[in-house]
Amino acid sequence: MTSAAADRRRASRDAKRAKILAEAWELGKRDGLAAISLRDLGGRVGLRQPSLYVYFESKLDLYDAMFADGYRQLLELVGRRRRAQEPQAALTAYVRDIVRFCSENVERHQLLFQRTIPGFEPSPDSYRLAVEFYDLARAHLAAAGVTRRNDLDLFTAMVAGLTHQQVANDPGGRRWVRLAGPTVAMFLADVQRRRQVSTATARRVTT
Amino acid sequence: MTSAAADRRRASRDAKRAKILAEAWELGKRDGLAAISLRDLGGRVGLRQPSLYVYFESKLDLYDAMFADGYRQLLELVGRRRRAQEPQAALTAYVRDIVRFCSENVERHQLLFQRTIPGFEPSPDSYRLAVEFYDLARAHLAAAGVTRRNDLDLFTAMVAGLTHQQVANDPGGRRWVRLAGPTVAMFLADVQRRRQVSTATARRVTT
DNA sequence: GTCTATACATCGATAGAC
DNA sequence: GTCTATCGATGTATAGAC
Repeated sequence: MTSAAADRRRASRDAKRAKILAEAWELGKRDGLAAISLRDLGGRVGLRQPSLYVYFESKLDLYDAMFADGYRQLLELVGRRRRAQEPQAALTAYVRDIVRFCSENVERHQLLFQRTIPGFEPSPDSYRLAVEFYDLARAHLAAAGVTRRNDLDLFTAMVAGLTHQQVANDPGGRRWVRLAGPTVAMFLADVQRRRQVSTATARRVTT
Repeated sequence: MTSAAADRRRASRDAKRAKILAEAWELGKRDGLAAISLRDLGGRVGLRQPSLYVYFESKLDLYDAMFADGYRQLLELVGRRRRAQEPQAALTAYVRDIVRFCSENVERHQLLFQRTIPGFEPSPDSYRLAVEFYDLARAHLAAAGVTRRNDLDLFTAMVAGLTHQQVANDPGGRRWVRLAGPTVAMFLADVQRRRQVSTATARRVTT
């Protein structure tokens, strides 16, 4: 039932949607995400403001599409890595990629990781991409032997903190990007140390 | 020249300002900070919208007053601690206080630590309070023997990360609050370990 | 200090013509 | 799909009565 004409129509529509999203990110970087104006946005893609409603149901729907778009870019970035690395190196690269991505795309960071647009909540479809992203972290950690919930929580907090400080105090720079390696090393050493302590205790008990 | 009448007038004015600020926080918690409407706010304090301009020069000026108000509350909270503690315990209490404060006051967290209100920038006077707050962290760290910039950066990132995750994933809860102790312990152990390594190296070199 | 009234600009959103 | 026209809500600001 999908004729060639329908395919063309959909492709054209998707291309226009992509163009609108790209311009929306530009506007968000320039004026702040919450300050995006649909009239501005329309003007940038050669449309009047009401015509945008052909491509997005509402402004919140636009934010939702941007949310999904941002996570797709992030997943593409961290998924590009070779997998045949040792766990600590892979984990470090993962963290560095994220912090760098957020440093270079503060507007993406705001939408993806801060929840500051009044009324915006990602749709289930978009949220699935966010979950996929967190699952990647869990996989990296499992490969490094880290599986306890408190350790996962501590790790995600450290990644969130590095990105937050980078974005807030040195946007576009590398001041906290450079701390990815030392941070991961500190974290894995701590997990290791605690494992040895509990093993030693168990040994003492069973001996 | 400050007559008793002038004192009364100023006191009344300050009280009204405080009331407006309190209601503004309420509105921010309910609708999001950026969605505060001056007409709503006026209604909550028994005033029409234009009358608010008697107390604040503009909406951004209101945000600025909220920014200062939030930091004063935070400084009051972390300053309430007894000082005669050992450094690690003091540092842990400091971190726990901050994460808990943000967990219970997500709108304060948004204004104080995320910079997401388009066009808002704290005035020099208000910013001074933020600096005072960071200086407190520096003092706690110095007492624990931590003074290198990278270590300060790592520490602030961890505090920011714990608060961020707490606010984003368990607002009002304690899931990341409970990690304050283990986090500080991990951090100080890491600093200590690195100090020993460099000391050992220096000894090797000089021997 | 507080009010009413009003102006102006901006915004998201909708109706309906083409 | 794209447009014009329009709506209601918003923030900003001012004038002027009480």
